[in-house]
Parts: sequence; C-alpha cells; structure tokens
Amino acid sequence: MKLTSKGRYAVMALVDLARFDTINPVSLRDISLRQGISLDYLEQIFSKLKKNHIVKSTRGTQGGYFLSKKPNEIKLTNILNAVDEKVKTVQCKKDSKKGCNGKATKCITHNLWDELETHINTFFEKKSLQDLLKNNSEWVN
Amino acid sequence: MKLTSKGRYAVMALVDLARFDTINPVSLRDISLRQGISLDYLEQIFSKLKKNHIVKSTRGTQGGYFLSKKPNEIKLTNILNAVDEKVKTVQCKKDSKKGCNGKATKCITHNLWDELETHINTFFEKKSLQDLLKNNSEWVN
DNA sequence: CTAAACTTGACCATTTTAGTCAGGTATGTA
DNA sequence: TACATACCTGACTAAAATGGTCAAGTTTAG
Repeated sequence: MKLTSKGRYAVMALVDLARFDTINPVSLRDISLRQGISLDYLEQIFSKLKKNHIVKSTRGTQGGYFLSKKPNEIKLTNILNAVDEKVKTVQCKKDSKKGCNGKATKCITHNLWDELETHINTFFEKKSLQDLLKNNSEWVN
Repeated sequence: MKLTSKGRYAVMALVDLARFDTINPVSLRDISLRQGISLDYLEQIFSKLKKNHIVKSTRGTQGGYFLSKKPNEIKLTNILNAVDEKVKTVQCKKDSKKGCNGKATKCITHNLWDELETHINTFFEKKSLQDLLKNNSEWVN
C-alpha cells in the first residue's frame, strides 16, 4: 500500500491551483512558495498530472498551469492515480510458491485486503477538489 | 502511511493459529510451513504479538503459541498496532516551517487525511479474527 | 531576442522493508 | 539428567522506495 507525501503534495498543489487559477495561469514557482514544496519536485508531479489530463499549461512569460476541468469533476482518485499512488494493498501474484496466486488458492487474507482497497477507494472517489475548497475557503493563506 | 507485508503476515499467521490451536499450542515452524513465511521473521512478529498480549506461549517440546483471547475479541486494529503498522496518514508536526504544525495553521489537506485515517481505522476496528475465520472455513489448506 | 516559464531525464542520499544469521535461554519428555 | 524442541534477542543487510536535487534543455510572450 502506498500513500506518501507525493500524493499529499499533489493534492495540496491542486487545491492551491484551484484557488488561484481563476484569472491567470498559476506558475509552479508561486505554488512552491505558498505550499513550501520544492520547485523541482513539483515539476515532476505536474508532469504526471498533465499526462493524465488533470491540468493544462501555458508556456512563456506569465505562463503557468490551470485545471483542465471544474474542481467538482476532479476526484481524489484521479489525482492519486495520476501520481502513481495506486492504493494497492496486496500483490499476491508474485508468490505463486505458496498459496496465493489470485485464483483458486487465495491466501487466507486475500479477500480482506480486497475489501479494504475498495473501502479506501470509495472514500477517494467521493471526494472532489471542490469538497476540499469548501472546507478551506475561510482560511487565510 | 504504512500497510505492508509485515502486517499482512501477522494477520495470516493469526488466522492460521486460530484454526489450529484448538487442542494443542501451535509451533511457529508449522505456521511457517503452512503459510510460507520465514521462521525467523515469524519470531520477530510473534515477539511483538506476545508483548501486546495477543498470543501466549508454552515452551519445551510440544510447545508453541495460542491466542490469549477469543477470535471475536481480537480486532485487526489490535494486530496491526502490535506490529507497528500505525496507519498514520500524516505527520505534519515536523515541517513547522511552512503551514502545518497541527494547530492554527493546518496545511490545506490536513483535515482530509484525518478523515481518511478515521475511515480506515473504522474498518479495522470492525473486523475481528472471527470474521476472517468465517470467510475461510470452507477452504482446504 | 531574451527572460520567464515549462520539460525531460539522470542522478542520489536516506530511510524503510523484509528479511537473515548467530547466538542464546527455557522446558517437557524420555 | 540429557537433549531435542521450542521460544527469545539483537545485530546485520540487500533491495526497494522515498523524497528529493541537478543539469540541460525547449517554448513563447513581450
């Protein structure tokens, strides 16, 4: 199971973006300063977000990134998948030697982790960027 | 966030134990053979399980481990906590430099991860060893 | 034409994971 | 009492993941 700061950074950056991209595109430099995330690391993350059609970008002076959809259309699943936080709880295919190969002879706890995975993913599918914006609209930056 | 094979092994081993400790204590060697987990690794795991009063042991020939409570009294939270799988989603105290110190100026996504943590822990608090036994009673070993 | 911005990919230090290894200690049974 | 079978402890480590940095670009608005 993976759920690390890369995913957290991605979500933080996108919330930031959603709040500031209303007029002009937002530069990674600004996000970096506001959120305290390394610029170089942000570039890696946004490269993936762009490939997954979550953000678009404009180059040149005054360029930057903006959301490619409305905040309520961007679910957390989309974001986390984009940056490779798969939320996979088991990989039982490798150890075919004993028990679990995903078919007839599942390991004893296979179903459990499957359930958990569903449980977590449901959570992420319900939450959109919009939801996070609402919770934070009153906050000073 | 941590949720790795150590936790998975712990759960597997305990399900195995729950199925076979009805008459005699179960040796780690047997569990190791049945579940395909390294004996040395099992010893580490059971050391922690014992410290946390989830299992007890008898020494000597024919010795081994057995559950210290009934399967329905052992929740997955207990097991995972015992082997140090904390299921912590954020540690926002370290980076006091920017935003999140857990107090007034929480990072934008702080509430989100708190919610997720609760969501996952709820799942683990509901599930007991007994639940897993039921699901697997029909399986051949 | 050039500075500001995005883009790409290689690289790397540190930490965590998933164990192994070596050496114990305790105890039921013969 | 011997001894095999268990448990117990701590040091060690290869490999992978994490959380970045660094270097060298390309693009385009002004």
